[in-house]
Amino acid sequence: MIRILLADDEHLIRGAMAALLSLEEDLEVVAHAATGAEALAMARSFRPDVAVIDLQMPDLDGVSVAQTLALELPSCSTMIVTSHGRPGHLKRALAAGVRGFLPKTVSSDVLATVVRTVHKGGRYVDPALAAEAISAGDSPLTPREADVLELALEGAPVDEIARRASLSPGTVRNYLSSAVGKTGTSNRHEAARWARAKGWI
Amino acid sequence: MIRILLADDEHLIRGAMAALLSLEEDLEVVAHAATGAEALAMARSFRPDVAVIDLQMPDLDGVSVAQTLALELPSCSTMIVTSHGRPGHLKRALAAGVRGFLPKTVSSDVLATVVRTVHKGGRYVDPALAAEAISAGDSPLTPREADVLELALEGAPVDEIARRASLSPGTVRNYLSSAVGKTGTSNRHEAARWARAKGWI
DNA sequence: AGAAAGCCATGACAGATGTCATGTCGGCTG
DNA sequence: CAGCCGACATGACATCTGTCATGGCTTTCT
Repeated sequence: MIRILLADDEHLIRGAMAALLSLEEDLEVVAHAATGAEALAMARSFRPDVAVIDLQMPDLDGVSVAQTLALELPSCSTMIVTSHGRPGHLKRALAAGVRGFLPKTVSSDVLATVVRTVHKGGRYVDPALAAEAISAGDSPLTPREADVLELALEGAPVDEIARRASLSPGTVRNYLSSAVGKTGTSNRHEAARWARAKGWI
Repeated sequence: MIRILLADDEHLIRGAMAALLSLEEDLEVVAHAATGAEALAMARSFRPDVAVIDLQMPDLDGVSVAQTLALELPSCSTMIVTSHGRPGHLKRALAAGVRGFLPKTVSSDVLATVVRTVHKGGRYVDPALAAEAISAGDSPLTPREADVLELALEGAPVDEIARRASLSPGTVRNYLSSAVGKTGTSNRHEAARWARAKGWI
């Protein structure tokens, strides 16, 4: 019997996935969590065999949870399930020791299969996502450029970005300009949207 | 036996919700759809009692589907399930004849209950969402302002917005300016984000 | 040690943007 | 009918942005 921890902030989805997994003879959902912190707490007390974690959650994101889990509970294999599969996320997830990475668009029996695969020590990454990640390559952005772009994402004016990043406005404009150049976009907002689509910020 | 049509672009979620609903004695999922168009086609051939539809789908959104369904298949009650419950969406949905509106954060047994409620001719709107919708009030944006803001959402420069909206650049700037004023934000990008958060564009 | 690359900053300039005053036109309403 | 409002437009102005040149400072690799 494979013991599973389910973490997803959407209660309905979590319940539905639990129902789905429970239909399988050899799978058992032993713990639920609605946030990253809760997932960690649950994992510590229930010590599941496999953790199925949603990428986007209110507090910690799935990758951070996976990272901690890999250190604290090496016996537990982690897999990520997400609605928005971006190349950058996949890379970060694999670097964090995640064994499975699935978009929520996969058919429902794949989930059970992958749970078994990662439990046996295998890995599984959605082929479409893997292809995307490979073709997307690495982020061309320097860390600072990424920081600044992230702040620009909310539409803040340069001065505010400068304050929040503790930089001078001129420097911020330089970073934005260089990010715009690297992304081949025509203004910072497009650049920011582009970077988010790739999962780089 | 209540016959249900399930529409959600995320295969996994759809399967999971189907598993969940099938646990109930009196519910039966008779059709699946991954897109809005598919949902309509399925509804026409299977004539379900209740349609459970995700708000965001690749082609038509849930509200459009509900609208068509209400005209073509009055015997079928429609309910919307969504990850991002914005006040504006709720209003549009109710105007389209939707009988139930739930965020995916509700607990899983609520879903079955609401399916039964709308099937009996009742209505159910998530209380938290309803409160938000009431407090948010109506959109202060004129139709044109909303159009222009929608185009601004992608970070396009004024000239492009003007071309796409068949307006003069000056007029576009006026609309954006007035939208910024109405929303109490400090630039068009914040205004656009704000309008989207409210579900007004 | 020297080169390369990232990080931070300044200043200048053109072009884009936000704001305001002002005006036309058509539809709705009292 | 007169008045109001929304849609559309123009021109002018101040400010914000994007770009470029330039320079200093630190870290890393060779």
